[in-house]
Amino acid sequence: MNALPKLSRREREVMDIVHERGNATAAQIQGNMDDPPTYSAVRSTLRILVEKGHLVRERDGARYVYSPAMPARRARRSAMRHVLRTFFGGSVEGAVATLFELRRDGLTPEEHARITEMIERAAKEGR
Amino acid sequence: MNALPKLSRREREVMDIVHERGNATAAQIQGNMDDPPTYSAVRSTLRILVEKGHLVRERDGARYVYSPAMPARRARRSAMRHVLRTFFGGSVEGAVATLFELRRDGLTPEEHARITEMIERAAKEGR
DNA sequence: AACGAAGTGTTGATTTTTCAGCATCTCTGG
DNA sequence: CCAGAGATGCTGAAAAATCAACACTTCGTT
Repeated sequence: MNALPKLSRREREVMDIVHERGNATAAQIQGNMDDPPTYSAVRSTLRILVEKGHLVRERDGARYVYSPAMPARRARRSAMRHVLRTFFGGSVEGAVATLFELRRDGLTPEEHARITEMIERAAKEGR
Repeated sequence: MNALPKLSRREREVMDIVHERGNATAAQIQGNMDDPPTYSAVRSTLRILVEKGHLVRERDGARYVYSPAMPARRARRSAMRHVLRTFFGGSVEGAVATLFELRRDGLTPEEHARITEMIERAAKEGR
């Protein structure tokens, strides 16, 4: 069905920035890049990403604002599924453990409550 | 400190395969690639990855077995941190929610128990 | 020991990516 | 209105990645 072309290095970097921000202008993207090339080069990459169907753009006055072509929810799931497979052998438990490790300050009571509730629900559905 | 060169498309594909399997020979990697090039081309990519310091290789009889240069735990954390930032705005809660969604069969009672315990501990440490 | 299968080292051509320059267009303020 | 700051479209050169070919080595088998 949807077989979008794979991303090159710079293209992936740009996509990550746009995903993180939700949307971005060429200048903002350049500002967030690692060892950024010229403005012109950034726009060139952007144009290719639109051609390939990974980004959509919308005029905003004189300029364009770029956003992911794929809905955020779908992109999140896809990215998470990938790391789950690649780095955790599909183990949800292992993935959750690592998520907690990353938060070395621990969870706030509110987070704790909400996550606990999610777990309960997941457990119920699992039976 | 450690500034390894960024990965190209094929290089990333190979790294993902090696991470998923833990280690792999050139032939195994080729077997898991999408639209794989010749065996020769695969080995070429492998050589570059070793040069760049992303993979290490070890002789096993007549051939080499490749594994990630970075310890698995560190690689897992790094990968998870990246998706957490990029796709979840740093929200552990959001990430956990998506993990559960991916498991549409729900959790086994054992998983439920272990994850609940992790949550409790994380909450305690967070006070 | 010698043959074949499987693997390796190396090299260079092809393709893709990356990048910058320049002419043109668009908004904004005086 | 019109000047200039900020964007854009387009193009082609430079750099990197991708790939395959070929000669050589290693291992197991007979």
